[in-house]
Amino acid sequence: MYQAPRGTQDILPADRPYWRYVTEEMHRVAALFGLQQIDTPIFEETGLYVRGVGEGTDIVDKEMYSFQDKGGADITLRPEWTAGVMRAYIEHGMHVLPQPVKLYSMGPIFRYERPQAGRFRQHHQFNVEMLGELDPAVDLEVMSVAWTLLGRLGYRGLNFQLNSTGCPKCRPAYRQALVEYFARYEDRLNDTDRRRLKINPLRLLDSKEEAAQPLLNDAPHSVDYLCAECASHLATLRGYLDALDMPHSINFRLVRGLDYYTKTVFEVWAEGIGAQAAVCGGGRYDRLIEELGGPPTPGIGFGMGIERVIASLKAQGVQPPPLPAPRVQVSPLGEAARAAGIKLARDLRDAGIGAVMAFGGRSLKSQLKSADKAGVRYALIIGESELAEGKVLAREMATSEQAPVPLDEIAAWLRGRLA
RNA sequence: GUGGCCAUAGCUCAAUAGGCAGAGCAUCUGGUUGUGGCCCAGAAGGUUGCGGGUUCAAGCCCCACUGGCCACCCCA
Repeated sequence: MYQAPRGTQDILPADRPYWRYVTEEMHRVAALFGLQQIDTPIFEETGLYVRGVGEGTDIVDKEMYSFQDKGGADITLRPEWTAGVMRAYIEHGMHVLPQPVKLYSMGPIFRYERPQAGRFRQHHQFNVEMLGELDPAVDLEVMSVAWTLLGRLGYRGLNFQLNSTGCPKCRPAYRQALVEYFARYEDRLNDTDRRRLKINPLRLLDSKEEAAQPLLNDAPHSVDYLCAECASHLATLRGYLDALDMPHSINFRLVRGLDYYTKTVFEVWAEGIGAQAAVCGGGRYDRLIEELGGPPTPGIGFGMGIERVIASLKAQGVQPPPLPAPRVQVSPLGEAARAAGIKLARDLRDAGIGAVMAFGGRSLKSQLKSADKAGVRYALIIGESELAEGKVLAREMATSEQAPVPLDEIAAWLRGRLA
């Protein structure tokens, strides 16, 4: 038996109402903020991600689906949206557009990881980027997209985890302070954390190692080491958040795993998806476009995991609206009636009325059962006598009332009643 | 990549101490002519995830693989 590859899943019709509900709201909210949709290829040159996401990150070092195509090109399945969108910004000269350029995307992301609740090898992300403007009001705008969206979907108790990772000017001093602090307690760290201390000391902050916990509270906070520009950027952003009553907690342990972040970083956490609680994460990346060969251009964005959003909505008991269903079932009795029924179904669809056929020459009883299960409002019965009179018997399922209606009037008759 | 738990019908789960693989739901059919929901009856549905091993005998014990869940790593 074949099974879906590890960490992938089929999105079945039963789950579709959630997907439709969530993705339609994403399009709607994007429109409210003047975001324009962009799609980039599902694979890119491997080098783009190595350069954009950064060597030494987990994504690049061990999570990319990379291969050589038949022409020998090094290709990687999209492990995140940002690098590809930046590539498109540069390639299409979007710096000549009015800034900031506000973009959103939706689609699958691939990472070779060990699956667990809320984490898959293929998942889908809603992604937002605002490029070309350093104003903290843009940070607020980006966070507001996530805020508005989650609020409209029915989330309760939303709260941002917020931090600033500084910039190339102030980060070295902070990094140095961290190293000095933890070096004093090196004998109390285990091997994993000792390795972090050498390679990426910021990582120590979200260590879950037992031994490190007592040390973390007194560790230096990045916000205390920010340069004047970064400090004022954060203060201004917080002022905006307060003014809009958007709750946020400074989480000095929030450090993101992608190299390109500067200044603002944030996450939104939600319940009901296990240990992988981040439903949305993002931040500012003011060096990235330049790093990828474009003009110096600031940017900020976030990714939101659609599977996690849905899992969390389910946990909160949010019910999506039902999908549009067919309104009538055509139920022919006998071979002659069947030909008329097929034609009737076609005419109804041409008139914009959703119609399903009862197949297989089943008994009327069986056909009404299936009409009941399909949830149609009317069963349109065509038997010998109806056929002879050029009529159809329209049975309203909910009331069991039925009336003969001339075939050439049925579309109009239904349209009046289904409105 | 590391560790723990797990895998029986489409779904949720049973199966004594190793001794003939079952139920509910869902599906299909019927309960007298062309009338659904409730009820009743019946049918269909399984190489017990896959492959080996132990045994007279394996769903049950052992090994490997695949997949799932949980935690780590990390992230959405």
